[in-house]
Amino acid sequence: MGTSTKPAKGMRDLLPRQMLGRERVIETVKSVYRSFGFEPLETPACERLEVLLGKYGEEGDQLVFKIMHRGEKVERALASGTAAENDVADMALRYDLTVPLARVVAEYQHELPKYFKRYQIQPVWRADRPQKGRFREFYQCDVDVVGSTSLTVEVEVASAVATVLERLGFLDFSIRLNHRKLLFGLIESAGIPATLEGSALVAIDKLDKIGVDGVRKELSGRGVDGLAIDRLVQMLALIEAPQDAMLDRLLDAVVGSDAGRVGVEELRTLVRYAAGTPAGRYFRVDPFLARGLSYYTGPIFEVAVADLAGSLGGGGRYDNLVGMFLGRPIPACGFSLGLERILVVMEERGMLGSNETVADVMVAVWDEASIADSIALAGELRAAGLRVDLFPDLEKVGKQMKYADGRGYPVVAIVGPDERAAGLVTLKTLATGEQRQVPRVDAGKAIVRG
RNA sequence: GCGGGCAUAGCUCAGCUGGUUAGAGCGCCUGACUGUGGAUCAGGAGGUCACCGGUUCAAACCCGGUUGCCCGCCCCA
Repeated sequence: MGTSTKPAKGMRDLLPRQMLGRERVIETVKSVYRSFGFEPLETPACERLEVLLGKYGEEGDQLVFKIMHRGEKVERALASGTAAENDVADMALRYDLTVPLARVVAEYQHELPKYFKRYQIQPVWRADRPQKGRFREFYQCDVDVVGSTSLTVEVEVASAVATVLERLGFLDFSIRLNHRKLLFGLIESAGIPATLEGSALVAIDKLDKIGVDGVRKELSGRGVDGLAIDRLVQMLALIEAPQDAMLDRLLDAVVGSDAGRVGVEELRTLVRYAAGTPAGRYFRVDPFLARGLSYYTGPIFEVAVADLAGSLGGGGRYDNLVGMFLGRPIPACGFSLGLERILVVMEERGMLGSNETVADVMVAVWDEASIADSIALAGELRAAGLRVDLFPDLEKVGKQMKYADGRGYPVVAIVGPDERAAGLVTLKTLATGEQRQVPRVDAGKAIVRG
């Protein structure tokens, strides 16, 4: 009594109206991922806390949904009086699907193929503040390839994602493309110490939002000295140019850095490999893309559309993550699409068919004497390949019609006393109001499947 | 974690500077109406104005707190 029936903060109930559009999108994602040779995987909602912590950076670790010890262990931890968060928790809800994949690869390394290509569509949880297109529980649709350092992998995962979006009806997205090694190269070349690398990444990422002056403030606020800031800003200013020229200038900027040179060369190769693929049309090299997750080591991507502040998805190469569990490095690269983000945009743009109905025909019930015939008719129509709903209660026919109309059912079938006597079925098409009688054996054929 | 806005019927919202029984549209229910939905008409139900406390003769309206939702920032899908 008085208990709120709202779902928990940042989490949602998905009613049939939403589920129908959602399932269509998921089906598209699955079929495209499969067409690229990816295999399905699922992992548990929870992971051991130490599996998740330390993989996402400081911000990420704070957003991990922790799960308390059960039973006596909590009591003991709390009784100590000085319990820190990690003393009362030993598990957590997964924060993404990439780290669980890395754990699975480490655990089953000998059973998995040389190249493990998996897709995974499951919810993840983040203890974030909800916002437009941002929830505490949301689905990610991941594709990853484990076991190869080749840039063909980047092109494949990006092409899979681009194909999904095209198939859903998106034509105006871009895949921003950058390289962690290039970013390190720029930061190194500017003379920013390695300890401030993370701060510098964040600042660079914000350039298009807060401008050059904003970046300066951000950097000095984080303790980068003025000379280094000048050098970095100077480099960034030079970079704006058409793609090929931009890459040339980037190469000049990082000439003293081995990592930087590798980054630029790999970007060049990626662009060349991607020409003529679904991904190639949407690639846009963007030296300011940073991405917060700390496990990326090579190329990074992010899918952007104009009408959403956040991204529809992101990904990149993470050659050291599996190694954090195994002790020896295993290369990997993948891409993640945010299901809710996609749905938010599709809904706003009216890309989701609105009045989908779940049955082609509803069988009405007339009276107790004919109800068995109604049930049988429903079965016959289903056997004929139709989707059929049977009205459950003996209500007035008008009510039954109204219900069918409200549910969007195109046809109502009736077997009352008259029809039973004549071996007929009455079919009413609700859109036009037309009504006709057909022999019961022909009823299935007479109704067009929607 | 920081900043801002909102909270009145199932839904979308009115409700003037505090002043009698809190309104509209849509939806819902009943009937006119036939073995039957939509259109029209006639009726009807439905609100502790988010919650708690304060100011006042009087609070949906003013003040404080709580909760929830939304929008920015940070970060992200």
